[in-house]
Amino acid sequence: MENHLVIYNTLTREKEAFIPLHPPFVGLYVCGPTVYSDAHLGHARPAITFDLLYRYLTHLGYSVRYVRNITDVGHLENDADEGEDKIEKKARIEHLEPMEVVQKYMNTYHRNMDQLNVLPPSIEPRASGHIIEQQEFVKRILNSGYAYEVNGSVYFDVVKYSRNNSYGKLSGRVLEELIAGSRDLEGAEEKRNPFDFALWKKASPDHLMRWPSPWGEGYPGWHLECSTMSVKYLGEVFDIHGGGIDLLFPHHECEIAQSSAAMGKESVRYWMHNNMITINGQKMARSLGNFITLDQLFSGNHPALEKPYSPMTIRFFILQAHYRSTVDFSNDALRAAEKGLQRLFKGMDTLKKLKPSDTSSFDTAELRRKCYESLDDDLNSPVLLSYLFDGVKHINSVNDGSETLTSDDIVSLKELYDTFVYKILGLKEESSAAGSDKLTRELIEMIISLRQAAREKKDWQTSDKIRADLRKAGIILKDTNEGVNWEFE
RNA sequence: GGUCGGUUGACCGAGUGGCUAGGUAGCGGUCUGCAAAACCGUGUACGGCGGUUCGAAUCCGCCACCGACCUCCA
Repeated sequence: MENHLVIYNTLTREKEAFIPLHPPFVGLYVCGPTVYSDAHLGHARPAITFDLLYRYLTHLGYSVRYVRNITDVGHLENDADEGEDKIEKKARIEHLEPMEVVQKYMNTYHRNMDQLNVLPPSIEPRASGHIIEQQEFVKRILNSGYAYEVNGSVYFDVVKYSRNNSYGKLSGRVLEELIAGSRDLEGAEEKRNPFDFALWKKASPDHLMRWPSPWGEGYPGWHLECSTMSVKYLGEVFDIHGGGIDLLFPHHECEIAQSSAAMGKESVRYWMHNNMITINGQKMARSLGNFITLDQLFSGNHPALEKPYSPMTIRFFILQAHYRSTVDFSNDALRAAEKGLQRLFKGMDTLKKLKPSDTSSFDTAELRRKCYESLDDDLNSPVLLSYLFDGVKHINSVNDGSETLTSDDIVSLKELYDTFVYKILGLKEESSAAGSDKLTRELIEMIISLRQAAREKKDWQTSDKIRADLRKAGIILKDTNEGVNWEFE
């Protein structure tokens, strides 16, 4: 199987030709969410970025096994390996079982991803479901001599590891500098070094999530789940590991260390990192308190939002920027995305109605070539969209009679847009009337038909009053050649 | 403080050593009973100062500003 895909590998800091280890199979692992609160705009970025990759690789003919985990244990609140488990903390606040918290926010995440038309992964493993495997992984690291046990906890020995390995190779850190720049951590005396990290943590008496282990009752360290589950489902060496750039250090650095220590080799061949979404130039994050949840975005129910934005608007907005760039949130940008997406869909609508000619005045094969070229270049979706918009301009010109297309080219163009817009970019048309109930729709249709009767009698006064009154009720009418369109404001 | 990245027209956002994306908004037009929508046309912008070059916004140096990571975060 052949491809011309080039992807930017964070490990080498270069664009590299993508050559799968075992074609036609591709193994893809992406860090999923820690499910302790509602999914926000930031979660949409990696989900959509790697959904695009998953869809494109599949389109190219690969059988992709896409693994995206759910972190439901072991992700701590505070200082390195100190502080409360995020999920346990939330459980205490909401008076729920930790697994109720997990279930609740996992459900929300799944619903939001579905709204964004993000395909579900092939496997969605949970950390709590792989405790045994994680313990086995810890044993392997202990056997290799790169971990030590203290008081029922097991830590990874970063200093020892870095003697024979390059800790920091992914993130560009130098251990000596990290140590020099670090402060002493209170309560972390168990560690030989502040940069050692927990593989297994002893559970304090009041800790809720706990499992028996050779080292006593405890729970796994956060970094461990990804190393363990990726290897379990994708093999000791696999093709692509993705995630947010904020996970580069320490999370992914620790993953490399764990896998190298346990298996004597690295698991990941291509590391890919999506950049952040910013709001007013600053990262959007739960911890900064400036985040907007996806439900808020879809409903418009947030002080920073001037209106609701549909899931496809969000998806388009994210795809309009390259995944390695930051993208700044604003109402203006969202509104522009909303309009742009409409233009794209209108163009595809027009395409369906084009009248064929004997000749074509522009080269559809060239457009197709450019579309592939853009995605092959490290998933450059903004450039792909620019070509698709160029195509829309041609389509509209054909519709106006200033350009022509043969029937073969029209068929080919339809196929091209279906493939790239629906299948690869994962965009779909949303009807603004879809959210309304049947009764409302029927009542509006009835009012419109009364207005049409008035219009036929050229009773513009009645006609305009109906239009104006509906406008006040938040319903917008548009008279077109094909009849009346309506939508909610 | 260390490491890395960025600074593009009104806004968002690509990209390239010379052929100077795309979207949105604005302006002009077409269409329409009016309105809206739609469509067409229209904008030589790349932080500052030097340097390399026939030519730089694109390469190099310095400066300024912004951000990310260095503690949890997608």
